[in-house]
Amino acid sequence: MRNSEASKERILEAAMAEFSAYGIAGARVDRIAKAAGCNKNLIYIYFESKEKLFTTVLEKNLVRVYQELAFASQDLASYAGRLFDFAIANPDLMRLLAWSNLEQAATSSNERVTSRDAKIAELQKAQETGQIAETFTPDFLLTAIMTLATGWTAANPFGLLHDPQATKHPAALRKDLEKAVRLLTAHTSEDS
Amino acid sequence: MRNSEASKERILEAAMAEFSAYGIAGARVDRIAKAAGCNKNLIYIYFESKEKLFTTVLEKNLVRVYQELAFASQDLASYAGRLFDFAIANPDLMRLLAWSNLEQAATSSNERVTSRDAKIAELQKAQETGQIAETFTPDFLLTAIMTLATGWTAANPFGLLHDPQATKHPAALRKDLEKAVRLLTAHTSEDS
DNA sequence: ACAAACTAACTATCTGGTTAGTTATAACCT
DNA sequence: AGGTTATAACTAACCAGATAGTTAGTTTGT
Repeated sequence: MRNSEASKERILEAAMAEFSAYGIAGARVDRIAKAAGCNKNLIYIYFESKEKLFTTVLEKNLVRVYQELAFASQDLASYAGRLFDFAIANPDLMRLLAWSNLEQAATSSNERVTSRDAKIAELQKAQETGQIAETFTPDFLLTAIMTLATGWTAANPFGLLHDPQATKHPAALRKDLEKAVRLLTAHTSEDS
Repeated sequence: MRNSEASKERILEAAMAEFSAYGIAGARVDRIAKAAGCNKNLIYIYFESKEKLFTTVLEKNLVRVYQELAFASQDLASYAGRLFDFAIANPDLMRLLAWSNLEQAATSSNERVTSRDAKIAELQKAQETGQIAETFTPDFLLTAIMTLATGWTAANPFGLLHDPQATKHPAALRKDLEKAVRLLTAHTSEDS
């Protein structure tokens, strides 16, 4: 047989590039087919519609995040650092996330909500056991850490607000990021 | 005359709503015309093209940010708080910014770059005079503050990562945000 | 009468999705 | 081994609706 799995894979790769560059509305199925070196109809046979192809690409790549990045409430600085590295290493995925957020407002997959709830619970526990300070609510902490760690990607609403060269030498940024997270989670003299 | 200025205004308002909802590629000129209650051709007479209409809408609304939000390197916590309030009060503009960032990668207006450079310079000076700590580079501080302050808007790449109800009672978030900025800029015991 | 403000109808092109058909491969039969 | 067949993999050509942008003309105030 003329390998169908390989074809699917090529389509998914081409779709990733296309969607990350143009979003759902801006993506062109013809362009994806051409880049994948296959007939457009194959896309519809394998993935049903443009929108479903998008969510397939997103889910597939999002799995990697959950697998590669274990949340660690006892060492949030390291988690933030790893998330930062991942974001810098995968700008396409960050763009995909941003597109999804803007274009698929309604769709908030159960998986993501569950994952969020678990993180919040972990943070709460870490605060109760004194591993991290109670300076901030778990809710604030989570969003703060996530946005800080991904603030240097294309997903930043202010775009290239940051020095475009900054991400070429990410080591310094990462150090500062970890320092910042440590500050936000450290016990202070005012603590009871 | 049948007021042309008012028509332009109505078009700009309708365009704001349309672009913020669907982005450039997803926006429909017909829909904008209908919402503005005018003929589609008027849009092309007044604004030349869909893309130019978008940038016009963006620039017009961005001016408000620069006018209403004076950067204050000597009180960054307050600046962050005001930026947060503004972002919460103007979700459409935040979305517009996000779209612009994704869809117009190349276009980075001089105004924005200049404004950034000015802020960096101010931060540097504030550090030299000891107004804020030198714990972080001005570059890191600026991006950190901007992303933190806008992390609870639709512009967040992780979408409704945060509790959807959180932004309904923003006062608590704002307090935490200001506290966080104070932590990041405060002199610590380790300082020389 | 004149020009600015506005409109209805049109067009060329694009685009997601479909149809109808072809080619390669493996299993089966003799 | 050679021929037959079923089917999975793939393709070229097509279509209907949508869409940015245009044209040619009408209304309205002065």
